[in-house]
Amino acid sequence: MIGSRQKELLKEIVLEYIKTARPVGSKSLCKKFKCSSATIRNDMAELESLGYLEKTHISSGRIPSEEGYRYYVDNLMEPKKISGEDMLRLQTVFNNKELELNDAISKSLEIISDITNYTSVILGKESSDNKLQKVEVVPINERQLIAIVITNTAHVENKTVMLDEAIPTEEIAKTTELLNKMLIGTPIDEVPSKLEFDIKPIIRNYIKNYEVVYNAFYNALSNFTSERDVKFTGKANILKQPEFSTVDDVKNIISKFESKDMVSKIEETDDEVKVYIGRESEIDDNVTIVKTKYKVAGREGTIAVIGPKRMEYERVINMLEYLKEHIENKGKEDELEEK
Amino acid sequence: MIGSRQKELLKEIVLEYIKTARPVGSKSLCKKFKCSSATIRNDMAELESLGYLEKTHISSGRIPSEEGYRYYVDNLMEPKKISGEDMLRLQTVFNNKELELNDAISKSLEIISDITNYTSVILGKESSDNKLQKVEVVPINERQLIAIVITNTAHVENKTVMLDEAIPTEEIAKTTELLNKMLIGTPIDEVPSKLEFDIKPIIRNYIKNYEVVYNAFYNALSNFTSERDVKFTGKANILKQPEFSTVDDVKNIISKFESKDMVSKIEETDDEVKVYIGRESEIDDNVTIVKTKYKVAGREGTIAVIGPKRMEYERVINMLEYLKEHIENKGKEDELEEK
DNA sequence: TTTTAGCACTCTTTCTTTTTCAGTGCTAGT
DNA sequence: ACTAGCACTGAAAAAGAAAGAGTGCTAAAA
Repeated sequence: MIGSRQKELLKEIVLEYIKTARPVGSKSLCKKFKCSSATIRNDMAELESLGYLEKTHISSGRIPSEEGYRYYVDNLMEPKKISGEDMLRLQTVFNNKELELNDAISKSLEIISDITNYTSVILGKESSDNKLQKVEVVPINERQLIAIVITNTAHVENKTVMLDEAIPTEEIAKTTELLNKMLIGTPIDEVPSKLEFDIKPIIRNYIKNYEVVYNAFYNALSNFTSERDVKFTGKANILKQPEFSTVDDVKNIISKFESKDMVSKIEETDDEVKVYIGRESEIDDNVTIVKTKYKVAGREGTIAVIGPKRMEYERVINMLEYLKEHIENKGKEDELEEK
Repeated sequence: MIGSRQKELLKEIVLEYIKTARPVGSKSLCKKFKCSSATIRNDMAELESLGYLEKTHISSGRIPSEEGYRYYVDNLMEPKKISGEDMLRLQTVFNNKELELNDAISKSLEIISDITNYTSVILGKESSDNKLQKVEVVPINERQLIAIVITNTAHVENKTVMLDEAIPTEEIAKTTELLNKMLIGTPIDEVPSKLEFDIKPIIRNYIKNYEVVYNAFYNALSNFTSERDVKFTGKANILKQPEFSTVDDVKNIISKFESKDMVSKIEETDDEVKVYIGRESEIDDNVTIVKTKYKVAGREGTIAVIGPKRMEYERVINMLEYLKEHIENKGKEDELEEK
């Protein structure tokens, strides 16, 4: 197993490598551990055989392996407390009462990108348990309507409804009334099934061409949960990290960032701040993503920071934790204020 | 002035350099011009002194200067006709009647990015001469309303209206009615002045606390013209170009692409397809941007392609021209169909 | 049993040097 | 007006040399 000096050593190496981005040699750790470089070397060899350290070539110093970072994050990191300076910068955002929640999150992530030189992401959407508050239907012409859905959280979405054939205005009005009567208070992710099982049978009874109407509204009302805001800040930041120093590395990471399935790799369902190192990230072996889910009245999503594996883990985790907490607090405050 | 063989020579050099990305030497042009390399060299020297060619070092072959490309684009390019193959690929999009106009444009630009390996951009917004068709106001609670504006082009925008103090429902209803009566048919960029000069005086008469109501609605209704869609496709593509072969070049161009004022450099107000080479682009000395404005019923914007100066000018220009034409046609078709 | 000193060895990095080569400008001759 | 010939230039690639950081291992010391 791993001894206590070895733990300390691993931690020191991770920290040093995070700071300098150069392999750590045995000599440089002598004073710290009050022993000779040979002793350190022995322990290093041990840590390497356990899979926590790696060499870049046969006679180089050591760098942490993926498992090394993992072990550091899981077992060696200091108790969590955000630094005063970082807190101060983030506070400027939350002290500004003018800012809407969404803008506050964006701004916070800009700050985080800015001070860490990593890339940050917010991925937000309406909560799927939001309730439908009202459906408005506005005719544009005989074959085209606009359906507007409003949720209890004052969120509005609209969709153009195309009718396969002209439908009399009264029938549209009747249907709209029915939709409102039956759907108000329904969580938006339950709307489709309610349409199918509760509304369809009724419409069938009193509208001639009920299929045209039903299909049009079904299409319009069932894709509402899918809208997603995505905002990246500081995509170019990661290039400042010394691990991306060759053209190929840079091109590679940029392509990954631009690729279509990037967004799908970001969503987090866990409430805790989670760390995915290297291949765990599924984005690229050379990056770490730290992320957490947030949820406030009406909105939910993921906030994340992407940086090199050699990331200031503690700092980033603390900032995200702080941010998550303040987002959720601000959400509550805003709600109170509305009352 | 520039002689006719020299024109031919300049053209050949531009074309060759576009193809290979390597400085063009005098020997390689001998067969083409049926003369010795020395003759070519003399002409090259001439073209260089006129500012159309450059050397990368004292004994290198020639590459076109910015003025060289300019001269090529303005005077030497072949008559414009899109290639059959490119046309075919773009047609697949416009033949698909299911696609909405916006999606069709996006898809087209994806195709262009894909086949050219350049970056393409669409920057769209609602036309500012769209007319307001309806205002809906939905109360959320005593102090909060949602204002929904619908234009004659079936575009919907909404904004939350915060009231500084509670206002009776009837007054809101009255105001809404008034807004609809007075504003329907007004171009959206004239809404603010109509509010100020026509509506304000009336409201004042019959609502006690008219300033609260007026201000809230003024805020809600006057920022509607500013919304802009921006979509980049293939941002990473430009990295495939050999001019971006050093880390610094790559980092530099990426930063420019990510920077805040990038979007502002893209908008084009001219109806023609325009070419901005190098510094003309204002984006980066090493890129060319080809762009044009489009306008269809209800929507307008810019489509653009960004690539290296060493760009396949003819091809890109032709594709954009073709695209612009088809966007505008499709716009008309869609309109007819609605009738 | 753990730690340390010492040493040979390995590999990267950096710097110089050399060679090759594509291409030029210029002169003089056709 | 064109071309052949040649000296010259600078980039790029290859090869070599020297420096340095760091290792593993052995044998001795604690």
